Amino acid sequence: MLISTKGRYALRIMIDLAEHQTDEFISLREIAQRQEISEKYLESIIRMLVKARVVDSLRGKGGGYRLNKSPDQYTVGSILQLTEESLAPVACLEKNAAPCPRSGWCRTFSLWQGLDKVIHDYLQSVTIADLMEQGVAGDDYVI
Amino acid sequence: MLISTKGRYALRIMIDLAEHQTDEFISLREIAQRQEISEKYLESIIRMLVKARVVDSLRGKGGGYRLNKSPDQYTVGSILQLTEESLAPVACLEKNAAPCPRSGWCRTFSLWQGLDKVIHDYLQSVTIADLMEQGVAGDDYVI
DNA sequence: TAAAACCCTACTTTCATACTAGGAATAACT
DNA sequence: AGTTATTCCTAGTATGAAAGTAGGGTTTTA
Repeated sequence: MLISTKGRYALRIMIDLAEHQTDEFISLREIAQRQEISEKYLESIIRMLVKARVVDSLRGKGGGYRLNKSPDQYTVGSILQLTEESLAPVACLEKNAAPCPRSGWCRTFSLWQGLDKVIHDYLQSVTIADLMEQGVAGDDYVI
Repeated sequence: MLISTKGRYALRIMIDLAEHQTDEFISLREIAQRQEISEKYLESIIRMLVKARVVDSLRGKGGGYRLNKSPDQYTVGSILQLTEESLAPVACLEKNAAPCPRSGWCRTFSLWQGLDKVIHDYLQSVTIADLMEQGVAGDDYVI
């Protein structure tokens, strides 16, 4: 499985924030209830989003989260990179991959590089704003 | 990780068979030694290839395996499909996936469908013959 | 008779995933 | 100042899949 629940939930958080955007901050409890996901689990996920400054947060009463850019400024790929350990399709393409002794005569390395590229390019081509328009009744599910 | 060792090893078997093709059958021991992979593990993998009739096998002395089509007739995708449990990037796209209660209003379903498609299209666009030309010294790793 | 594919069961080790639990710090409101 | 609602932080648990390893036995063919 290339995309874990963390990544998928992170996207749902972003979409939820985008769809319920006002001047106010939105509490995690609210998001968790709407999305029907454990608040505690979401907490660990949204923290990554805060840390990377893709959402703003405010502590204390009346606190919560909110986007700091418009939804079309966030690509899906940029969000998934924050939560996924790695989006690499094979181990040898991971960030801290041990140098493969077979590189140099490996017949499949460029295959995986190419696969990695089409995946990244696709994920970078879709924004949160694109996702907001999806999934309503009668929709044809075409991007 | 989208692609497991099973899938990667299956490709290496196919490439090995393609590169050492004669009229004779090639024994598993030979492949395992060249590829430096456990014979026992390869056995379980190549059995899937035989079962799907992408390679021919012959038992007994002088037996082994050999391709039954030319290398450009095998796409990478067709091989990986045999060994990978699933190439779906998310659980809801797997073959026997439980029907998702969120489908219908899910904002991300078409995203995953699109991702699935670019992955499959890419893997179907590369053949074993393409891989044979890769990875030699001085190569630029460009497909 | 030897070498090979074929078939089966069971076990281990390691790792990531998917959470859960409990508390500390902070900010608004009364 | 106190209460409450919230984020922030650290730690732990449970499960399952991946990646093999081990060791047999059966069948086929030169």
